[in-house]
Amino acid sequence: MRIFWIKGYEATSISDLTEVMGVGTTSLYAAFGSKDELYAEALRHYAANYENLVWGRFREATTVRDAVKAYLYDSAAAMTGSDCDLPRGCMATLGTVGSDGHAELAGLMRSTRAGAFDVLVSRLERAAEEGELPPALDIAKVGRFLQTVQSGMAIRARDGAETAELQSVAEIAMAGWDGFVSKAAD
Amino acid sequence: MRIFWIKGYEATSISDLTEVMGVGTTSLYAAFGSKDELYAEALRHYAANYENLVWGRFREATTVRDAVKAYLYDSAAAMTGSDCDLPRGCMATLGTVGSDGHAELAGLMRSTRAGAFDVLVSRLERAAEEGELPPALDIAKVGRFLQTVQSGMAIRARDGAETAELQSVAEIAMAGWDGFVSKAAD
DNA sequence: GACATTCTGCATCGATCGCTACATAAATGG
DNA sequence: CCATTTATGTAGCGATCGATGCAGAATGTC
Repeated sequence: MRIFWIKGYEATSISDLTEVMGVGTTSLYAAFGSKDELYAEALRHYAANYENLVWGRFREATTVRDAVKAYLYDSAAAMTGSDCDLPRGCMATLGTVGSDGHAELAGLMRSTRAGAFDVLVSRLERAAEEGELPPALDIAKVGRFLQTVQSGMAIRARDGAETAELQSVAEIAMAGWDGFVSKAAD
Repeated sequence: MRIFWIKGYEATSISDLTEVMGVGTTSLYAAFGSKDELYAEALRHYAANYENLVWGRFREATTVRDAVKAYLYDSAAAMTGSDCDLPRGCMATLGTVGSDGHAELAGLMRSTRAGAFDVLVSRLERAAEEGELPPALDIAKVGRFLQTVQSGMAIRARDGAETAELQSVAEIAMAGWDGFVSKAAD
């Protein structure tokens, strides 16, 4: 999975995979069927295993602001491998799959990314219903903003950005949150 | 160039290029030497021709806030092809080149991205010197934040985001700018 | 018109791509 | 202990990759 994460779909060859997995091509194809399915499986494994790094504190947070802050700060940490020795960036965000003959894979990745947005939005909606956020606040806008900042973090992480830098980004993004929320409360 | 822009380096084959350029492989290699050099030329052409779409109003703006705002809003517009029928996203930001045997290309792209950051920072520094920004403001942090938001826009644009969505992102990012700047002014 | 030079279309190079047939090794069941 | 099934390593499939050699067309010069 890590090699897909690092090199991406197109740039990773079956030879790379068999070498790093320590199995022959026969076993690989018996287990997964095709390169596409293997990538899909790797993506699912990625989402299942590292989801908690980004969303753990988000879910446990009591206030929506703490949740959003945790989302941004923990994304900054996870993407720069400060938790453990993980590859840089986010596999779901950066893993660009040429949509030529791989429409199915491209759709899977798109829906994976969309899932993160949905999680954000449903938390924001809950906060709005509970009166924690002003009713006038445009939830979708805020959700897209957060998603966009996090996506940008992934690119910066791939370019070698350190945790501190991305956390500074999160800090300013939270200033944007505060400003936008308080403006909607007027 | 557009095909490199859309499909990326790895996913674009020489056949694709000759077909869309209407020339044979011989002419292509006589003119550019290799796929790497052709991509580098395409990237330079991209930077030279579309630089103005993003940085035009930025340069002409009188206040630093207007410049930053123009940078974000015009990026949002350019990346969603609202100016003309350009491909989605930013070629320099999204064009991921597998750094296996293409270290030179990867470096070129990295420095292209770094150039945008430098432009931002130098404008911010000028504003700080002229007293338009508080001396306590961490210029690099702000520059990284703006770069990160714009990079995130590129990913959202590739995923089909419309101009209005990205401009909403820019709006909240500007709230972040205002909040962070006014905090540093205390 | 004859010649030299540049350019281009076609065929093809070796390498590698994703993938599979086949033979052998390991495991399982009686 | 043998027969049958399952798993793996090897060799190689057709296709395509980036890149070239070569011969003929186009162009320029006198």
